[in-house]
Amino acid sequence: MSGPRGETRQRILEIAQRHVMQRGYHAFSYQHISGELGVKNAAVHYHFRTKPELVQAVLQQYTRQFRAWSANLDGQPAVARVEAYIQLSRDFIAADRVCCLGMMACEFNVLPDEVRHETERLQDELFQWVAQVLAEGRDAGDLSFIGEPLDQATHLACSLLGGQQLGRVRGLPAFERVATQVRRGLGLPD
Amino acid sequence: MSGPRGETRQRILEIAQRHVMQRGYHAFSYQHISGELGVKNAAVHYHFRTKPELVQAVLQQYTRQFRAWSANLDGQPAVARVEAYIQLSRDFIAADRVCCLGMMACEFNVLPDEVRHETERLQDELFQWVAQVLAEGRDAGDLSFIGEPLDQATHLACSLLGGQQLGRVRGLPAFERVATQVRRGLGLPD
DNA sequence: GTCTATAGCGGGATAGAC
DNA sequence: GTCTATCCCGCTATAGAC
Repeated sequence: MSGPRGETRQRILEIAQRHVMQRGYHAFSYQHISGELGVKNAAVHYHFRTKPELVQAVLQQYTRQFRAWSANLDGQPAVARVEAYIQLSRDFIAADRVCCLGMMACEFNVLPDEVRHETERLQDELFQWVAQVLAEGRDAGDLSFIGEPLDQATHLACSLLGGQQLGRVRGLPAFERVATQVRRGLGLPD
Repeated sequence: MSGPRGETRQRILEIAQRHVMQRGYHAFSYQHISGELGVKNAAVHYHFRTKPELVQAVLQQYTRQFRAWSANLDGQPAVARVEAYIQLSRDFIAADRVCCLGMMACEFNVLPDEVRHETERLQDELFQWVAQVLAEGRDAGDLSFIGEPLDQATHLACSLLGGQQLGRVRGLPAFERVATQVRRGLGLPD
């Protein structure tokens, strides 16, 4: 049953992350995880003593994934990076998920402190990245928009965040309305 | 202890609505309500037999409030109605709330059917209203934006929805970035 | 319409054997 | 590292007295 060192821990993190994105903090349980993993409750608690600790680790992993994802886009033109960012939301909707940031932001009032702090860090990092991309795109003449890059980045990120949630209620076509307007707002061709 | 007929029922609805907006479906309980109301658990169940039923009633009430709110703006110019709509998000953030639609959209996957259907209706009604306002504003020459009114309305609503949630994490100033960009996107002066 | 009392479940978490 | 067994809590919901 046991593979390489730390493998179970890793599988727990992956399952937990999916549940955080699909169900949110309060609507998933250790039972969900242990059930899928084919182990007992206590085994999960062995790897992550408490739920706040587990979700904190999920968010840290998510932040690392985001870094890897964005690093993969380094060197690509701003337009391509923006398109990739929009595509990410599409992928989440298709997988019945909401990005961790959106889910945690919504539940922010009822989250444990560790999780709140991790959420703040994630948000700052994500928004900085978007602002950076927008600034580069404008400097290169590939993107055009009104206002400061950070303002526009905040707007863009919130639109997609809201669009993902809308997409849960009314499906991908509803999200595409948002995506189209977002792209137009950056001077991208239809 | 008992006032006019239906008063307790009404107070339950108000408390429940606040908790839905502040905590979401899964993070509030009948105890929260009965505690604040100064009654016992069972008294709340007398008025609303099940939780899905209660939250469905909350959303129906919320939809009625929205209708009254928008009816109050009838006859006003589109610009004023847009500003009022933006102000609504500000008020929610200040009150530590997220609009019911945003909260339910986020939890959509883990909501009972009645609540899901009520959420869909609310969303359609809200978006139709925004689209109507934008169309009128453009026809009157007071608003300018790219694309169809419904597309732009969807974008606008999602931006504010996401902005509210961002506002929970990073406060009102962060939301104002979104509000500013939204207004610019409609051709409104800073 | 509200109470007491309680059923019954699922949740997070721990102790101690293996 | 996983198991069994268990604790204790909070939750939704109901029965029946007042």
